[in-house]
Amino acid sequence: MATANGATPSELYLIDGNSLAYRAFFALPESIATSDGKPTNAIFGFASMLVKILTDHGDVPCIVVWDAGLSGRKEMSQDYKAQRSSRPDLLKQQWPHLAPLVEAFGHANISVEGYEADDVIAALCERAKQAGVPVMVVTGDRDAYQLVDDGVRIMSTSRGVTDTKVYDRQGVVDRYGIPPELVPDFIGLKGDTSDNIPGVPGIGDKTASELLQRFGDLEGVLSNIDAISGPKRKQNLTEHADAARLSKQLAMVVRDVPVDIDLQAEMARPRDRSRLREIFREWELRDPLRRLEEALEATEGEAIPRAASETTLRVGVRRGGVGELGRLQGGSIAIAARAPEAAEGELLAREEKWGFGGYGGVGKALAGECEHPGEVNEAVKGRPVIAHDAKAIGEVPHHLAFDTEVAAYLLDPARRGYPLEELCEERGLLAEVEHPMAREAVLVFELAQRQAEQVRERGLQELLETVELPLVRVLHETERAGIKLDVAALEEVGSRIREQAATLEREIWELAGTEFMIGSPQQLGEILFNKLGLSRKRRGKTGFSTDARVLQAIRDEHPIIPKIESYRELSKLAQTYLEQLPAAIDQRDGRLHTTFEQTNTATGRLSSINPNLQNIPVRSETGREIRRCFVAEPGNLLLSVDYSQVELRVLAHIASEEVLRDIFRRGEDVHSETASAVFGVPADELTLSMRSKAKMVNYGIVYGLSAYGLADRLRIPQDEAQDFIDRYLERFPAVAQFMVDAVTQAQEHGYVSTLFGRRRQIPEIRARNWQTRKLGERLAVNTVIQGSAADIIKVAMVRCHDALKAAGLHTRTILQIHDELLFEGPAEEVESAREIVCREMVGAYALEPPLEVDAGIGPNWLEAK
DNA sequence: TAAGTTCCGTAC
DNA sequence: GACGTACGGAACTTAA
Repeated sequence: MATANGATPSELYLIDGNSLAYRAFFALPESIATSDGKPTNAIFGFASMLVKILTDHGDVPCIVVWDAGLSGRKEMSQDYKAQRSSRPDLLKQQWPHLAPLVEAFGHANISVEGYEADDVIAALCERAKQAGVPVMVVTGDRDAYQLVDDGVRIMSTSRGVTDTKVYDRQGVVDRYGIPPELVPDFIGLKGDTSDNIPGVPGIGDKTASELLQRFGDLEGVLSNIDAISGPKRKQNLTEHADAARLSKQLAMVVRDVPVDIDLQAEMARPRDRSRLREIFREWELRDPLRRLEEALEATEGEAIPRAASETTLRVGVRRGGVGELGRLQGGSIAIAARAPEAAEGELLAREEKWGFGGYGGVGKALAGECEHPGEVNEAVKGRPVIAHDAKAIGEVPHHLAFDTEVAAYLLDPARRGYPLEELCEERGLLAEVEHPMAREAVLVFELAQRQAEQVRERGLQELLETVELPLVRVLHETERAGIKLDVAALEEVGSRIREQAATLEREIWELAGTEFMIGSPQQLGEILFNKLGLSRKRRGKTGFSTDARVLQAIRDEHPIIPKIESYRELSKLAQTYLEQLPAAIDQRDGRLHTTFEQTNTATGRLSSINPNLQNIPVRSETGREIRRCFVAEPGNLLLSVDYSQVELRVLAHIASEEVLRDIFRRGEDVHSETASAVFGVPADELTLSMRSKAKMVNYGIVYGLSAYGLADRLRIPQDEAQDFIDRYLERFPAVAQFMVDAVTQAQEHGYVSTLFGRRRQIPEIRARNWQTRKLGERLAVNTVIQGSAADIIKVAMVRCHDALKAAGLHTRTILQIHDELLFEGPAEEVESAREIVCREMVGAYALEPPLEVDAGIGPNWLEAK
């Protein structure tokens, strides 16, 4: 794993093995067992915890410490841990398997003869402190809280096993009202049932903490019994004073344990991934195994190494009106705004106000409330603004200078999400700011400073400032514009389709001789392959596949198949589009408003949700009926402009493949020319099938071709597919070189870059698993091409937006579908708009071969295309 | 019951 | 397992 800088050691995890094993055993039901009945609840819980550490904290060094005696405590008390001496049989059976598990993880197993784990951990904490290594102690035992110190934190299992809380010094004080040093005194008073430490009857958490705060420590309490209220409590304290002292002794860790280990060596043990998988499989830990695999993937090539140290931001807060935002000290202002909570149902509670926070990096932060987010932007007009997900605030600031969500995306686009808290936590950023919105503004400000540096280091600044940030506003306006749906027309299509589907359903049931859910792959598979005995093609995890390609292959075997194919298509369209789209219409303007996700795809593309308007059908005849229902308002027209073969042009450009470039320059049909080149046939002798095969090869190249995948799609033997690929690469040798280069870059740097410098980390390329590595190679190739094409259209979107505005036109962008932009505007200006848009899209980047676009105009999306 | 997984299909 | 990027519906499975 990469580390921030070699000098700062990462946190050392010290795990109390006994505590964790017991905790797991008792917290989890005995029903957790292998299929042949061996109990695994302790193993399950133990493994889950180790996986959780890997998932949440990455590849940190761990040492698991085990009891090997009682550190002389039995001499003090016969009862101490008495209940634990008889380890339950079911736990005993699992015990021997824990240490090997730890070992496979690459963690050390440590014990010191005669001593309890707690004490060994205390000694190791001392050692780590001296070495300047921060420590996280993982345990369920409460007496370990006394170990907390600067540089030592406790991860405490609470309800379950993997349900944990982390305590630092302040955390202990907050939780128990006493500092870590007083934990033994605290337990002395209160007792600890799990270790059979008696304490003083009638004294629990509350009283113990209160007394210690008043009198300093246990002796202070015992010598001031007279000053304590309540006769019963006085009596108990007097009678159990010695028990309390003994309890304190029992609870106090022994810090001078002779620990003779090489800490550095124990921290750097190798993980045995295959052994690990073997163990997880042996004990049938299915779910933990899945999480393990995910964690193992994620720990390789991590983009932002976790911070080794923490920074606590303490900033004062001033309450004030929104107008004061603009007068905050500093240059840029970080803002945060929260919409009023939606009340029951859909209507917003009208009396609720928006909360806002602001911070300029110096002085106090500002917090207050306002009626509308627009007021926040108005107040900071003229100042550079920093926000986290500015598009979601409601209005985009006039001068958006930085967006921490977008920046985080550029730094690591392959992540699942970018919650502010998580991003800050990774960098060790904590904030003690009393108002939640002010706190958010402070975090945003400080996070932005740190991200900005990395953005510059990685050469992402221009991409951020000239593409992604201007795009925020464009997307916001595009979303707000929305698109009109002809509901009446859609209803008509819908009722026709539903009717057809119902008829097909009856016929299918008739042919099958039984009624079943055609939409269920399981039930359908049962009918087709068992009842009707049709050919089984591919099989998946749960059964034989019934997907469209399988059905097509067995189409002639039974008259039921074509009907199922039609039914599938119709029901898909009905439920995904015909039912969902009308329901998504905004009642205020009668239009569909999608949300474009700008930080969601690993390659740099946008995605579209609620509803997804980037997968509206177009290929099938019925699908086109649906597309026809996307219309322009009366008096307006739709303008659709899409890039022609943008990805293959990008390939030709990046690979400097002259043969391919030439095909485009000459304006030839790229698939036909490819077919001609690969099959060695003159253009006039080409068959349609040859062209379509070449087309698949072309797409295959873009997607990171493999012989297997191509064979699958072309339905030819794998060696024939390999022949195709070989011939293709012979004819386009620069493409072959490009693929090698992309893979090499990924291997050497851990990431690939697009035309505009966008980066994607590819940890898969360094995986031990061959298949994963191969996937990494395909990702490397595909990301460069798909990502560069995404860069280009993003630039085009900003240019079109600006140019249309500059020309004073009313035509607006209403959709982006990866290589297509859809606009709507007054019919009388559509020709000017087309000219502008075509010019701006072609001019977005000086590609060689040049970019080309196709434009269409019409009253609906189908006719505009 | 709720949440997660799998299968499938739509787009580029 | 099996050529990339997405979103989402339905059926089905699992669950500390």
